[in-house]
Amino acid sequence: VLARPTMKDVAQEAGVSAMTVSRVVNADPGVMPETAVKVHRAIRKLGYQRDDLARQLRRTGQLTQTIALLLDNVADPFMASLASAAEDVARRHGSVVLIGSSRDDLRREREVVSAFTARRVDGLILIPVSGSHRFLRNAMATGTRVVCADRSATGLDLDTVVIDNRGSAQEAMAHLIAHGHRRIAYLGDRLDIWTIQERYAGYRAALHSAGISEDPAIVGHGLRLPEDAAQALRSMLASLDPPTAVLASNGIVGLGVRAALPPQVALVSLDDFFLAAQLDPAVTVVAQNPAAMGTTAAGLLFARIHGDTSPPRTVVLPTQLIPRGSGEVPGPHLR
Amino acid sequence: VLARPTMKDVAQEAGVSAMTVSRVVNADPGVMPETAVKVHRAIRKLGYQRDDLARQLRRTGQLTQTIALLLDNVADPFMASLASAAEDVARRHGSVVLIGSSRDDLRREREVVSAFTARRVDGLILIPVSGSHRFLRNAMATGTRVVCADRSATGLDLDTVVIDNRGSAQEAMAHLIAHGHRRIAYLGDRLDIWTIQERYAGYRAALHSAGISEDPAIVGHGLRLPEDAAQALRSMLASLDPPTAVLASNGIVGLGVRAALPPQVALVSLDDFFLAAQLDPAVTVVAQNPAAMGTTAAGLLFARIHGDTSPPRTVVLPTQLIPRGSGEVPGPHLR
DNA sequence: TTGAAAGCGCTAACAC
DNA sequence: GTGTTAGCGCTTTCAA
Repeated sequence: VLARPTMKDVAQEAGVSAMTVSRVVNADPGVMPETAVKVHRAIRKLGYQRDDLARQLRRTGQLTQTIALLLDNVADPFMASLASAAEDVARRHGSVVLIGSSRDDLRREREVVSAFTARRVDGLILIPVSGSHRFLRNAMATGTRVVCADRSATGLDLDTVVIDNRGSAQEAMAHLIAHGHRRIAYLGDRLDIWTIQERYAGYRAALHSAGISEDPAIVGHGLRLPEDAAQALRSMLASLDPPTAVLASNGIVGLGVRAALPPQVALVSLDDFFLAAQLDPAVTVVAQNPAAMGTTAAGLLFARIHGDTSPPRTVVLPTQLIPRGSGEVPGPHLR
Repeated sequence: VLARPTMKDVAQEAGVSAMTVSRVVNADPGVMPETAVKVHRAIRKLGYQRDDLARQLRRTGQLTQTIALLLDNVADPFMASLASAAEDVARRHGSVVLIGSSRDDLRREREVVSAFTARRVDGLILIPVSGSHRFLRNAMATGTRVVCADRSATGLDLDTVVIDNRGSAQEAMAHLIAHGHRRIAYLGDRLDIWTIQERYAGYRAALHSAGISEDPAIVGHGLRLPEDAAQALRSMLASLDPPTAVLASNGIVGLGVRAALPPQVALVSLDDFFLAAQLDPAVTVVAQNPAAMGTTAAGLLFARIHGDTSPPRTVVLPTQLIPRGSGEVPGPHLR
């Protein structure tokens, strides 16, 4: 393994100064064509490539052309779509992307953010885990822009891109109620996740505005796996007063519920998931658009990076109820 | 936005030299506890964070603790799992991960690789697109380690982690033949993708060794979407001599084939996909393990980074045939 | 135990 | 057009 050639090496090889090499490498005007040719020849001969680390160090106050993306979990298809869309935007802005997973752990999130800011990233797109994000203030004070996606961060007023989680739950509930259901179960993921809190709040609000009283017997929280959700549904169905419809807080839960779903029970799942349309019964969902979320978040971030100093905004992206069958099973109160 | 405080600022605030601050920041031994306390106080007061760019510049020949991951497409669930596993390994080695998508475009791949090596990444995990990868030689000569995953690169002898694509196709074919099929269609993705070439070769080899002659009428290539695959199957089924079984080159094709699959026709799909087990009929697949591939590739990479100079290896990961119903439909030749 | 000087590879600012 | 000088923020080396 040889040492990386430097501008000095190229300069010597080409018989010019390092400054001239710099000009050629950066395509600055005002270099004689013949000189440029000599330099290019030397560059090719030595296999020279500019060291962007050194460049970024010298050009203080300028951008490093690097943004960071801190997701819950890179392997999650929703997050992966978001990341892919954000990467496309970054590429269009000539930036590369550092990626990391917080795995829903605030300490890990903090550590990874720290590793990113130590490298002077221009900006950060964050799917914040629950807990205070005050620790971002230092980074932001010295110029790192931060945009939250999917969830909002507590303890800090930040640009945020979300969907109307509460409203989408209410829309799903209105759909079930319109199809004649009044005894509607809620099955959901961990309630410490912000989006889940909002969705559960939407469930309750919908019950309230329909004059239906809440029954804890048909509410289940903390379901992390499809099997958990299936089991929770089965025990509710075995009770004396079983639900006639189910609202699932997200795709994982919806999937589990579907596996244990009798044909006469209706289901609407929040979040779309791969193949939901191909299952039998096909699952009615309130879908969101992860790619749009990534594009929007990255757009906001680069606007900030390029000098936008307006007050922090929250962008709420639309969702779409997609009737596919499972949500249209008629209930006992269908008029 | 304030300027980022430097070691000098901290030194002045604490009344010591920059060198002492450096020692404290890096937890070097041989600093008086009281001095360290003073420095820590100043660090907290100013919100100082070490600039790793400057650090990496000074410590030439040392690692930048950054690796890069260049995938086909970050949004692809297979790639996302691989990336997530690789990121976990990187994290355990104290490294951060730069990520990029090549979108099956050699020029884009080259550009992104270049942006990565300009930042002096220690290593690169690459899902190579088709075409020559000679351009990596420069980077490798100056110390950037490269490991290929999923596909092998042409024009360069590199560490590679793959599955036995040809063998897995042969295993799938043997399964169909054992269930009494002899007229077996092949439906596949673009043949310029290395894994697809291998799988198709496995299809042909299996036919050959079973003494079955190939029929171009029941072979389809270039299917990129489930709908394409469904359409291709439909026209084959409408012919005078339709297939009794189908081998699908990958999950996307398998999914499309399944949607158009009559109950008496068998299907084995290469690659597992989300919910393949929940469909009706459930899809028999030859599954691979993307997380294992990511872990293995990252393991190889860090071994190289930490000085392994043995000749390049190719690691072949095992696959698993999972019978789920669609592949066990009996054919006309069942004894 | 602490500090001063030098330099990593590059570019801003100025001189020629 | 091209070169010289200085310095980005840090760490290596050596001296005190």
